[in-house]
Amino acid sequence: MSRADTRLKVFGAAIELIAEQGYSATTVEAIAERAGVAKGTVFYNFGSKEALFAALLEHSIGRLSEALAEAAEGERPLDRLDAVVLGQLRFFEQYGPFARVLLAEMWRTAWQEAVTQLRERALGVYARVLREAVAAGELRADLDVETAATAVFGMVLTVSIERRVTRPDQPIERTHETLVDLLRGRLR
Amino acid sequence: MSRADTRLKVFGAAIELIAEQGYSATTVEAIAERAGVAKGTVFYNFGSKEALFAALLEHSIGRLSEALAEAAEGERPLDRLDAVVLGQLRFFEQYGPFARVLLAEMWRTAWQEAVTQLRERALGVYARVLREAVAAGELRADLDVETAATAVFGMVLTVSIERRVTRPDQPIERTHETLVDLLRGRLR
DNA sequence: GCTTTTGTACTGACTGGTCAGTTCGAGAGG
DNA sequence: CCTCTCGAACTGACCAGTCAGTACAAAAGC
Repeated sequence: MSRADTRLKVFGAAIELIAEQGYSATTVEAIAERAGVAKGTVFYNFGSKEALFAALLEHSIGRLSEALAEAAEGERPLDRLDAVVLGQLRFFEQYGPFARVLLAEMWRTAWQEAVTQLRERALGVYARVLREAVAAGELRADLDVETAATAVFGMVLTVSIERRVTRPDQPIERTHETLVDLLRGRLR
Repeated sequence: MSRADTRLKVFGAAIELIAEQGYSATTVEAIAERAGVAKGTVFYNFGSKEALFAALLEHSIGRLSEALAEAAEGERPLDRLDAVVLGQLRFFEQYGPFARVLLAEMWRTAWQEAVTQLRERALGVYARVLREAVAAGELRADLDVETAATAVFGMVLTVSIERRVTRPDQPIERTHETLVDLLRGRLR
């Protein structure tokens, strides 16, 4: 059992518990117990509860950003936008608890550094695709790309959580189709 | 100073502090202090910290739902959708801290009742308008109205918070225009 | 008119419990 | 032997909730 394994086990336990109860209400004792390690081990590995959470955010935001960047494939920019939306849905399908933690703690001034990273790395993927769409004439030239990126990201984030709670059985492609229809304004 | 006034003062202090720090991290003592009352007064009026928060959620969700319902005006259904989006933006412009609290605490199983109310009353306004749009042939007949309603609501909620943090000076109409363009897929 | 009682709103010191973080002796494993 | 982990006991700060008492206005009694 390497140190890296221990850290991952603690990450897993922490993200679940914090998603259920929030950061403040989650005790280090409970995290250690669910992870199957001693409380002292958590402090040995991370130093403090705050440092553990900061490391957890950085780790998770990194994975999310990679997933979004990798998903950004397609012929035309707007196809890539659709693909990134699907990528985000898939990511939160797999790492559901993280979606809740992001939503709950993301805008807290306390985690300023993590918020900055999220904006630059994860939202950045949306912003880039949208800029390409503007450049290709697929979106109006004066679109506020930053706001639009936040809008799409927040939309998918909210729907991901709602999905888990109210309709976990619905295939993810159906959800994706709904969002894409909405974004493209397909009237039929 | 009536009892109702005291309750409103406590509501105001609580929503601000909980938006800043989260529910668990906010102490009743701090709420009382900011409200300018004694700690005992809070318990006298609400019974417990949990009951205070439940009352606060119900109060705020009621106001939000009213604001959305009143905003739903316009000739065609999709015009009404635009109007509701603007109504939501305006509401959170005024009651900003509540937006953060909603986002952070809304999906916690602890506040099941409030979540149900939010879904039925606030999201219900979006669902209704979207159903009318489908009926009028302005949206495809097989649209998943519930998911779409959540998507639009979450989109506006996220953007409202991001707006406050990064671009408080931008006129709300500009933000509205961006969101509506996105929803209508106006290419230009 | 005047006291006395009653009800309502509020106060703040106090209690009992919780939790982050520490310390330490002992063991596992590479 | 050096790094990592364990378990368990401990400390000190912090906090939800309690409770005995204050303030005061509006009846009630005389």
